[in-house]
Amino acid sequence: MEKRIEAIKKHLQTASYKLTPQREATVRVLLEHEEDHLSAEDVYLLVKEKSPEIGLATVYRTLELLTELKIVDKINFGDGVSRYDLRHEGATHFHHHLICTECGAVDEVEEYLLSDVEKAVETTWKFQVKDHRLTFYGICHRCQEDDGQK
Amino acid sequence: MEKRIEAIKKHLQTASYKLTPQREATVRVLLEHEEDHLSAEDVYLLVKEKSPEIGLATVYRTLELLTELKIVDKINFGDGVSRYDLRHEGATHFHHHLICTECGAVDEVEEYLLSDVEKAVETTWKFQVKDHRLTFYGICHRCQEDDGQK
DNA sequence: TTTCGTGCAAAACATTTGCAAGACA
DNA sequence: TGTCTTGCAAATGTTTTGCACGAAA
Repeated sequence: MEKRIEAIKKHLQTASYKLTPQREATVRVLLEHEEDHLSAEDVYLLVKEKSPEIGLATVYRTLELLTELKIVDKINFGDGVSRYDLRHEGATHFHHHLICTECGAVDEVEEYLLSDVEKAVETTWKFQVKDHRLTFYGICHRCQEDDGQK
Repeated sequence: MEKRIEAIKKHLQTASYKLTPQREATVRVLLEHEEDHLSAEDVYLLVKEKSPEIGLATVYRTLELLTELKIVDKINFGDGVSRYDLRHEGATHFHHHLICTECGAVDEVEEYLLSDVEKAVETTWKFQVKDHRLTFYGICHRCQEDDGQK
């Protein structure tokens, strides 16, 4: 964890930003909740537990900054809120999500699945792909098991 | 076009809703701008041109209704606005988007590209896929040509 | 000193809701 | 009549901004 904080600190400094205590607290919350797809409000409340003096606006500004630097990805699942996901280390592409329409669970899929599709897009539409987002909607394995028991 | 209006009318009636003049005006705007990914506000302004007495709330309510009935898809490109896309006739899956990060153009890709990926998700994660959304970010063929000329 | 970052409150936006009035079976 | 549907205005909820103060180089 400290290692990743260090890496992010360097990343910020390279872009001439400082890793202030508020920013560090925000990053720590993101690291501690990597799987959780937190909203800005969520992050704010969690940061407040350890640094009660922080303001919501600062959290927003920090998340915006981290998004700009591609340290986090800002995502949107269709409820009215933006969520923030730490980029997995070294990942060049955004990871994928499996959203269960029964229980609302959001699982992550890190595997790179789209190379063939990307090639098709590049040749057929002459579109030079830099990044992508892929989300599947359906029923997760847990709900399938639950349904079976009914 | 009248045919599609008729089909939508039947679809509404099956679910015991009426195709009121306001709803029809809204649907017509969506049909006339199928490629455009309009926001609620955009739709409102366009409907107003022909039916000035309509209210913004009605447009929102109509779009919500159409989304519920899967006549349109509510999508989100990360700016703070929801956009609404008519489902292509008979399409079982949402179509894909190519977003150009230079000029902001959003092109649509109707082809079904993901069957292999879907199979992988279903077997590996035991996730029963119902629908998906796929968006590519990159540089469109127009901007690539422009860049070449510089 | 000068720049950058912060907290707070106010503002800006998109979207939703309450409600009284209208349309229509 | 009774049920939907509408327009308006007000309310809501998220995100952004203005500004004066504080911290750090």
